[in-house]
Amino acid sequence: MKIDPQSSADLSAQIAKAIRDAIIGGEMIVDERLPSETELCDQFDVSRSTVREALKRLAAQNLIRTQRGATGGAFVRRLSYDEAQAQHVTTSTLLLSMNAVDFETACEARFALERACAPLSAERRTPDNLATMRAEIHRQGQPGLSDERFCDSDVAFHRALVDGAGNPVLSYQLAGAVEAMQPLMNMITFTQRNRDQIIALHTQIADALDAQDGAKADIVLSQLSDYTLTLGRQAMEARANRAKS
Amino acid sequence: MKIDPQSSADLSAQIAKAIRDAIIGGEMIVDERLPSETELCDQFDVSRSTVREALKRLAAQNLIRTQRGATGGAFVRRLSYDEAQAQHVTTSTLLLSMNAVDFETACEARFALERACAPLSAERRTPDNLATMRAEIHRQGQPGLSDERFCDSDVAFHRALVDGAGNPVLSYQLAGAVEAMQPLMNMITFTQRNRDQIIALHTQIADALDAQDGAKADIVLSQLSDYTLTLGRQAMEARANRAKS
DNA sequence: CAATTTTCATATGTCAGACATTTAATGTTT
DNA sequence: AAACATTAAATGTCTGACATATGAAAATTG
Repeated sequence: MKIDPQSSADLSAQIAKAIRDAIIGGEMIVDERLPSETELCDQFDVSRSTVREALKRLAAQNLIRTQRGATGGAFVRRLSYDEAQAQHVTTSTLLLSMNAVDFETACEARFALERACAPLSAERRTPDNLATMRAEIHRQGQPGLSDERFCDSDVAFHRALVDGAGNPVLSYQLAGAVEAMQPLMNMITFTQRNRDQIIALHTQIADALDAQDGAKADIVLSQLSDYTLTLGRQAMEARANRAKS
Repeated sequence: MKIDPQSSADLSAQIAKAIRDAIIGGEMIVDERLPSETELCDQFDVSRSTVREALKRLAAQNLIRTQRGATGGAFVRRLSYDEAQAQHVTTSTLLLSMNAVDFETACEARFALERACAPLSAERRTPDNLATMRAEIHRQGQPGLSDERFCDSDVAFHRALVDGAGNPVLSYQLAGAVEAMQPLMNMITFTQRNRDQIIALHTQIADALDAQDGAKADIVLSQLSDYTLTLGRQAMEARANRAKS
């Protein structure tokens, strides 16, 4: 691990990169201890502040964890599915909001991805997955549910659908994509009529998965996609009109 | 933005979280300047080192950029598709390697996602996308191509397929997933026979997209998925045998 | 001897102050 | 008006100090 003192980049960034590359490249294994801050100072010939800034960068990326005390130090951290997903959600959410991604693009991406796991889910969904879906459908029908809670439940429903595929990698990728859509979905006002329609489609999806009918699930998902798109367009129009006046 | 001095968490982590929440919550817009380090010291009542460690954490997440000099400071950064994707690739790659995800799971996830955009790509692919695919197919047939280069080209081919859907959000999500698979794919040794088979399937996919036949593309992708899975299994077996002896 | 308590060494966490460097705006000279 | 010099404000880096947490070894005690 070496750094280039000539480079214009910050020393702490260079050091972070050097250590990150070592971790990603497999030179350091999970739970292995990094040299202490003082040792890193000597190794890179910089001050402790600089080393610490580098370590904080790595900590921010969940690459290391630190422990105080006698046997403490910085340790290579095992990235869990949950953490990875949380990171993915944060990144995707920011990407969508900062780049003014329109509803249609995001919606299309979301349902395209979701349909990808419909056949797998039809094949492998557990009774647990189905129970979750039914429970969320029931929740969606409760009177007095706020739009935001309705969206939460919607996400939970789709989460169960995705988890049904029994592939943790797929779940991680898709859950990130679906959750990142939430801020956009939350701009929609769901009337009772809208909700009834969505609940009906959700029920059809659950039924199809129950019957292990992947093709049917795919068709209904496609209908749900179209319907969501319509609602989104209306919400955007309403928003545009309000902005004018 | 406030922090809790009673909390056991590091001050720099708390400060980073406070600022991060402000950015994600839309309280700060892109290119807005954060208070200077000295001002943040006063605001949170901590030393400059602590503030700097917090800022480095945010910089590591691509949430801010810093500029030196008179009109310098820390600015909220616009997250680009490329950066978001790079982050996604890093996270996914680490997740796969650190959790010993097996080839079959990763492969299944990859092709499931890829098939999701086949119909869209068949509909919208540009001549450019097709040209890229043909070029990569040609490259894959070159004699003396190393296994690693062959994988690179494979990724580039699939990247073109995904980009053909004309949905940047979809491209971002999928490219991350596909690229993260590369270390696993690189464990496979591609014989000439294997390559010929893959090239044939790639050609069929390109032809199908050219003809805007989404269903056909989907079928061939499914065959490619099966074939890749077989190759992966063989590679894993060979590896296991080597380990035994 | 065993259990408990104390001490201690070693880490990271935080602070304070100094100097270096970069950069744009301002002032000065030609 | 253009070129140059000055300056102020900001981040980047270094040094040294102290605070705090924590495990291990040493001392004490029943």
